[in-house]
This record gives sequence, structure tokens and C-alpha cells, in this order.
Amino acid sequence: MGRAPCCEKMGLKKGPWTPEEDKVLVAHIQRHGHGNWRALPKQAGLLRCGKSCRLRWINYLRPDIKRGNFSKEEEDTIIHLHDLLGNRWSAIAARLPGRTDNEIKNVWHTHLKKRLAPAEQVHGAAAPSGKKQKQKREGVGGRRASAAAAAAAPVAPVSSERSASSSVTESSMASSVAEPEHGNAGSFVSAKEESSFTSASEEFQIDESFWSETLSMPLDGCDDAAMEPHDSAFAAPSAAADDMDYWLRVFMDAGEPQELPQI
DNA sequence: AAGTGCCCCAACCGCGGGAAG
DNA sequence: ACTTCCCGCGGTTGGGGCACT
Repeated sequence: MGRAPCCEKMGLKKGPWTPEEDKVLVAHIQRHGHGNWRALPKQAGLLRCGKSCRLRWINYLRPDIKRGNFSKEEEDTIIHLHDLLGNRWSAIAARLPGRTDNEIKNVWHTHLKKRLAPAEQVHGAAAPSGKKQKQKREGVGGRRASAAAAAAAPVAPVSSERSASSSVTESSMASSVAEPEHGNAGSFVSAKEESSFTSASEEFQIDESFWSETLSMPLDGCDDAAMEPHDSAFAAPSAAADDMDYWLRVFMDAGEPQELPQI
């Protein structure tokens, strides 16, 4: 099969994105959408491959991204959905508005998986909570095992300090950008999540200048709807998501993990 | 105060699926 | 029907930064 070569083109930049690149990417997508990721970097004048641009947008720059702490509800939801869906992070992310598959994947691997592991061995063994109480150097557990213990806390605040240190976050964007409601997606994480996000927003008032700067850039006739034509980020939940809604309801009604039916 | 170890997250890599020609 | 191209996904990794010694 002819697989499209990616990123091996000479001269393409890799590694962390600079604020300038972010601005260029955001501005370009706001103006033109992202009809073709592959062509986008060239059109936008970025020395990145389309894949990298897409990832950056989806995981970081998209205005509807929610950053900061995962609420207890969200964490529980992830755990439940993982029970149902396995490592289908994108499907899980579809049930958590504002969260990306990458973020969920990270949270799972760094927190939730370990929370479950000890819980399966020692039922409900509580551990001191909080990142700062992580029990390091417990020997056998290895590099991540200590974090597992810490993450086993009933409510583990997740990476607040770190997220706060991010160079670019959107916090205020989630509400400031016209965004269709995510349909019925995430219906069961609505109210509480909303409130937790509100508090998170207060916590994460970082670099708003980036967004205000970016959004205030002249957009050549770009109005609020300018992003929508190409922007799947604002698309309504898919039919697959509806299917999952069904199974999710089944699951939630039952209150226990069930075997995942073929979707 | 300096050194070391560990955690977390952003980003990369490679593959599979689907659409278009 | 076949080939090519692009998108999206899941797994993995490297570096920054924090906590501890």
C-alpha cells in the first residue's frame, strides 16, 4: 500500500511548538478551517507536517478544550468507559466533552490505571492523597508504582500545578468562543463537570493574552461561524457516539461493567 | 545548595481504515 | 478492482520540572 510519507520531508520542524507557531496555526484555521491537514502547513507558512499541526490543534489549541484537573466524575467516567470500551481513547474522549484522547490516555496511564491496580489487589486500600505525598522510592513498585499509590486516593487532584504552568491554555476560551453544545454527548457529566470546570477556569487563567491576541487578529471577514465549515471539533456527535450512548445508558443503568457488545 | 530520581505531559511514530481517482 | 492519499487512532518516548535526599 502506498502510505503517505509524513514528516520526513527535509526542513520540517519537530518538537515543541512555539507560541508564534501556535498563533499562526490558530489564525490560519480560524480563517480557512482545516480542510486539508496535509496542505495546511504550507498554506499557513508553517514548517511542520500536517500531522503535527493536526495533533497540536486537536490536543492543545482547539478552543473547546478543557484543561486542568480532571474531576472525580470525569475520572470515574473514564474508568467506567475503559471497562466498556478498552483502550479506545477517542471513543472515551467523545464522552468527555473538552477532553482529548491524548489527555485521557495520559491520565489513564499515569493515574487511573494505577488507582485500579492496587484496588484490585487490596480492596479499597486507601492511600494518602495528593501529588505531593507521592510515596517514592518504595523499591519493588518501580518507577510508577508509587504514583499508583498516590493516585489511589479517593479524589486525586490531577496535575493542577503542571497544567497551570502550561504556556498556552484556553480556560476562558471554552465559553468565549461560539460553540454548539455537544449535543447529548457527555450528558451524564454535565452539571457537575460544568461546575468543576468553572473552578478550574478560575485556577487556570494563564496566558489569556495569547488568546485575546490571537482572536483579536484581523480575520478578513472571519466571523464566529468561520471555523465551522471545516472544523470537526464543533461537529455534532456521530452516529457511533449515539450507539455508544445507548450502551452507556445500559451500562449506567446496570451500574456495573458489562461485556462490550460489538459496536 | 546541589544532586538525583521520578512524574507528567506534549509530541512523535507507525499503522489501519476509508475516500478518491 | 486496484492504487494512492489522507485522516485518525493508539502506543510510546523524551524533556521539563518538582520532590526528596
